[in-house]
Amino acid sequence: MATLGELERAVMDLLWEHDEAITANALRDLLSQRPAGSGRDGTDTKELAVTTVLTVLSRLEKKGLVERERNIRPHRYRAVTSRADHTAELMLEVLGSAPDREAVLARFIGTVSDGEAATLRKLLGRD
Amino acid sequence: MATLGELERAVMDLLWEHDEAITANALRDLLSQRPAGSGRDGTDTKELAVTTVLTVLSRLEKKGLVERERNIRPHRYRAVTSRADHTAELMLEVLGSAPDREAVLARFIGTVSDGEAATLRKLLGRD
DNA sequence: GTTGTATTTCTACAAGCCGTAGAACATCTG
DNA sequence: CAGATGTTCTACGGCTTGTAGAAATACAAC
Repeated sequence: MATLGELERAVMDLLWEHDEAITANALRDLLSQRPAGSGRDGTDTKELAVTTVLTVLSRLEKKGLVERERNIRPHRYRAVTSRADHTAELMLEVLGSAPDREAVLARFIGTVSDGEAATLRKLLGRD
Repeated sequence: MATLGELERAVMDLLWEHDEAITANALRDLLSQRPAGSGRDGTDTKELAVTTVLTVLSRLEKKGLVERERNIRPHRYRAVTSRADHTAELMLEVLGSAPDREAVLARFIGTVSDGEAATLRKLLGRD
């Protein structure tokens, strides 16, 4: 229940960037304005069908990542949680109930940048 | 390139528990001795075919998670990295190149247990 | 070296997920 | 009510995973 497809992720990214709930049409437009593939040049506008976007949104809704306003006519969609929350949740899910959580955390910490390590220290408080 | 299936994960778990490289047959036996489904009772021994285990091992090898000794006849398989390393890597992958890494870390830290927070402080050094 | 047996690789298929979208249905606006 | 606009149903192709039989390969003993 964790991994998203490429398009699903693209949609979530857009929703996360938008505070206000937006329509499927608006999303389709935004999607067409971004480099879909990993290609270098940015002229790569795919122009998806609106139904495609709607399908993806429905699936994301079923997954609990998106909710929509059904009262107004062109439904408006928004992300349920912030990206930071979502990502943190995913990380916890990965860390999971491993019997060696501390070992994992050790490896993890060892890879974080210095600046971030400092941030972490601050967040943890010096006890 | 990150998520494993249920059987794949079961195999990896066994390999991670074993320091020594083991054969597909041994793995099949070990697999049959564990509660496959989430069912309550433990009498749930599925008894897989060896070819099934071999297929899974090949796929895991292709994914770079497993390597095998080909010189001896019943090939022996072992995990390439420790579970802790693997998990930490996954966590980093999830954290990824988010533009809000620090925010994510903040949420993450907020959810870790007190004991683990202490461990983290220790790991980070009190600078 | 020929035969038999253990092992590995090939090939295959069903189920599920994701990208993609047309067809059909529903809902406003006049 | 008719037309336009928006939403849901249905569908399909591709890819991954669980599952395993068939075919090829390697080794042991004669």
